[in-house]
This record gives sequence, structure tokens and C-alpha cells, in this order.
Amino acid sequence: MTELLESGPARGTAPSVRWSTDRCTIHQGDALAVLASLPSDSVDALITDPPYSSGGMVRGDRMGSTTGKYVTTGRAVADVPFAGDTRDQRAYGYWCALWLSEALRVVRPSGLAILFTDWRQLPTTTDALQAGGWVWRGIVPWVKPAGTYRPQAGRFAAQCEYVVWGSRGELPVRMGIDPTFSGFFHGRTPRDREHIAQKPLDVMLELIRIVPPGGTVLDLFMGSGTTGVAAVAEGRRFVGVEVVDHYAATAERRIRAAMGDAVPGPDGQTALLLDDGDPG
Amino acid sequence: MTELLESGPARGTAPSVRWSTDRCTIHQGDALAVLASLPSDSVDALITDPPYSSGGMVRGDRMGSTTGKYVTTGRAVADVPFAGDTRDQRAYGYWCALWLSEALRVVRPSGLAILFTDWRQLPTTTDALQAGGWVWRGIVPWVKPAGTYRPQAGRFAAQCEYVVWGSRGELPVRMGIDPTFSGFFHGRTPRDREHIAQKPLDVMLELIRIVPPGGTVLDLFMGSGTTGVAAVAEGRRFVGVEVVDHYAATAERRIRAAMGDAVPGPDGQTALLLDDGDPG
DNA sequence: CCTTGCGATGAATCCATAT
DNA sequence: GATATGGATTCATCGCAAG
Repeated sequence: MTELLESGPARGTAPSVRWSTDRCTIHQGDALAVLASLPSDSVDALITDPPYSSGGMVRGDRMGSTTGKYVTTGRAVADVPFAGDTRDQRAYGYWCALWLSEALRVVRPSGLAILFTDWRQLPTTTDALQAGGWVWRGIVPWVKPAGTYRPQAGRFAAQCEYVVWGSRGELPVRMGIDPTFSGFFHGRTPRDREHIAQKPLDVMLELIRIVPPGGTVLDLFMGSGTTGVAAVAEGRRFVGVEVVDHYAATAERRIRAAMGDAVPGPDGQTALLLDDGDPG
Repeated sequence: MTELLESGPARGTAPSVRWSTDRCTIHQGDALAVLASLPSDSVDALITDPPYSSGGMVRGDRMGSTTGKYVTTGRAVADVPFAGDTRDQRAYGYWCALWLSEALRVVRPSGLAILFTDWRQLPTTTDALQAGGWVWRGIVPWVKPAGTYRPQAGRFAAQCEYVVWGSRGELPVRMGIDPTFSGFFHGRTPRDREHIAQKPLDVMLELIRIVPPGGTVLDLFMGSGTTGVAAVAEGRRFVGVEVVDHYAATAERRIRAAMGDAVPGPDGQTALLLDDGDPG
């Protein structure tokens, strides 16, 4: 499992490492491949927002562009009858179970898995979590304010997304949950977002505080890197994975900025700084 | 399917009918048996709160009377246990699919199914809904105020229950949802409740308004009958089913009161009025 | 009438012990 | 060792009594 670590570049760095400091490591690559290179019991919590549909509910959707695919997800998914999408739903669940199973090894005993999902994928996500060996412990809704979701006339709007959480085995210790936690998350989807699924920083900050200070957070699907921004802002270590070069660069820039060592100036200058990792 | 109707008492009443007016019919009996006696396409929406069969990781935790299972402190909320709460997860899903499948026939095309569930049974409920032939269309959380659930130190509390909804086939028409609907329900569990799972009237009223005025609502697990109270209060017709005699009587009394024809006086007098139905 | 204090409550969950 | 059982635990809030 740790073979890649030993065969990597100098300093024991896996070949997927794009940027690394003592507080933050960013990998660019496939989640499953990078997971295989991570040592066991090295992380306190997996906090991640996997692609909800992993490419749409039907084969045709998967062939479209990413932009179009996700922009239309809300309505398109809701109109697909169950019978027709069984195969793809099963494939999504299988894929989730794969990386969840491997993440179970990387997270320490009693560590946490915290996953974002939408209503349509919620049952598949809880199944996959348990198939991956985790103990499913609950659901926390995330309520989006009006204007940040697509209302449907005369229907219940899909105004909520959901946080599914579980633990690696028993959970004898207290998590760092604020006693005044309201029971569900409120957060406005960022207006100037750099990723279609970018999460509100407020919500991520609340989640990050569950991990003990100085602990390590893993995000397998960074996107624009909000999880990492919240982690370093709250004094937690962060390990992030992103397969798309553009988003890996975006996440690195935003996390560097959060750590206070971003290079001021236009994007071009910042980009230079980002090129110390191998996108392969 | 409609054999029972024809073989019943005079006026074409099924033998399970306990009380009937033009606005409300209450059946006492098993949900599946009563469903078989109901005509096809006769109802606009199934709105019901089935026994959750939750409350334990192992099978034994679910067995035994519901009185002991759910009431662990102080006086019992209700000394009468309710039925159907002792299934393991597979059996629960199978059983739900059975009555959901039969209810699909009774509800008219484009009619709705609206089901309460808790976090643990949510995935099983959405599976059963679809297995029963319904198109699953969404989840609406019901957020309970602090003090009405059991918090756990340092953890996310199970502060929400969930409403799962779907339709019989396509849903071309608008449902009667208030455009200002907030996307999730807020409601305090009643303090002086007559059933351990009694729902807030406010929440039921919001749900009932989805059905067109004058339409018919079906509840297969009435309990204390809040669904019926809300239905008649909002000018909808109601068909209710409850297997436990005590709760059937409670529901009838509360719905009669909501219809404004309750007999004033002590419980003994009211009870006399209720005996015009055959508990068998 | 307002404040303080005390006891009761919750569709529960955990863990040590027994089988 | 796995499963079943029983008792302890959880805390913000509410109702009600007392001050």
C-alpha cells in the first residue's frame, strides 16, 4: 500500500504530490490512486464533497460537457424515473464504496467520515459508507437560503443538501461540536464561486471544528479547495486530492492565500508559483 | 380486490369501517387488509407516518413492546403500545414496499405519497417507495426545536425527521405548495400528546394543503389521527386506518372534535358515541 | 409581574455484563 | 467470539413552583 511513497521523488514524496508544507499537502491525481499512497491511520477525518452524480444518471448525460452536466443536474435528475437509472446509481455506489473502503484504512480508528450529498444520492451514499466499512451515525441537513437553488412551481424545492457522517468503528470520544450547534447547517452558496459545487466557507468552518486542533483533514475531491481553506484557517493540517489540473491550481492558490503566503499580483504571477508540482 | 366491499355490511361498507361520514371514514384493521378493500384511483394523496422500526443496531433492540422501547424516563407517554414496530431492516423495507405497492393502486394517477421517517430508515423508505412503483421526488426535513430531542455531548444530534415524497407516475400539475414555503418544516412535538409519535398539527396542516381543496387524503397508520384532524380542518376528505383499538378510538374522537360534532362532556360520555363501529 | 430554581422530558445511544 | 440484555447517560428546554 505504501509502495508509492518509497518509489516517489526525494523526501519520500508520492509522485502525485503537487505542493506540500508541514500544514498542507495537495495531490493531483485520481482519488483511488492517491489513497493507495497514503499511510494508514494518518488522518483524523475525511471531509469531502464527491461529485454527486459521477457523470449523470444515464449514459447520455455522461457524454455531455461538465459544465452543462452539472448546471442542469437539479432538474434533470429529478425527472429521471428510477427504473432507468438503476445501473448508473449502482455504479456510483460501487465507486463510492471503493474509495470509502480505502479511506477507512487511511483514517485512524474512531476517526470520522463526513460526506456531502444531495437528496437523490443520499441513500446510495449511506449504503456506500456502510459498504466501505464505516459505521453510519447520522444525517445533518444543510439548508440553502432562497435564491441559491432552483425552485419548482408548486413543488417542494430541493432546498437542502445533506451531510452524511460516520466513524471508523466505535466513537468513544467527544467530537468538537459546539454545544450551541443548531442541528442543521445554514450557508449561502458563494456568489463568486470558482467551482460549480463550491461550499460556503461558514459551513466548512463549522465542520472543521469537529476535528481536534492540530488534527489532519483529508479531502479526496477538493474542487476549489474550500475544505482546505477552512482547515488551515482553523489550525488543522490538510491533505487534499483533486484530479483536474485547473481545480488543483485553484485550490492551491486559495489555500496558500488562507495560509497567508500567497503571492500578491495578477493571476499569471500566482500561477507561476503553482507549477512546482507535477500535474501528471 | 373490491370483494370485501361487496360482502360487507349494508350501504356497501367494508367490515373494517369503524365510523363514516361524507367527509371522513375511519377503518380499524391492518393496513394491508383495509387497502385491499379500497377502490382504485379513489384518493389524491397518501400521507402517513408508518412505525419506524428504528431504535437499535441489533434486532433485539427492536423487539418487544414499543412502550418499553421508547419511554425510558419518567411516566409513559402512552401506556398502550403501538403495532408494527418490531421489524428488522430487511423486513421493514419489504413490508413498506407491500403496502406502498397496494396504495399505488388506490391513489389516482399523478397522486402523491408523503411518508414520515427518521434518519436511520430514510434510505430504506426511499427504496421501498420506489419498489412499490412510485416515482421518488424528494425529501423535506422536519427540524425539531431544541428540547424536543435527545442531544448527545459532542455529536450531531438526531434533530430532524424527514418527509419522503413521490408521485404515482408523472406529475404534470402543480401541487398546492405555498410559494413562500421555506423548504423544510419546523414544528414542536406536542407536549400533551396521546401517541408517542404524534406529529405537530402545524406540520400536518402544511402538508395537507398540497392536496386540492375537496380532495381525499389517506393515512394508513393514523395513530392519534393528526393527519385526519388537519385534513378535515382544511376542508379535505379523509380516509384513515389504524389497527390498535385504543388509537382508532383516539383518532376518531380527535377528528370528530375537529369536525365540530364532538359531544361535550367527560370521556365516558364521548366513549359511548364511539361505539358505533365494530373493533373486529 | 418578573426572575430563579428544580424536576421532567425526549420515535436514543452507548457500554459493560451475561448468555 | 458474537449476540443479547440492562442500566447509565445525554443536555437544552419547558412547565411550574417559589421567591
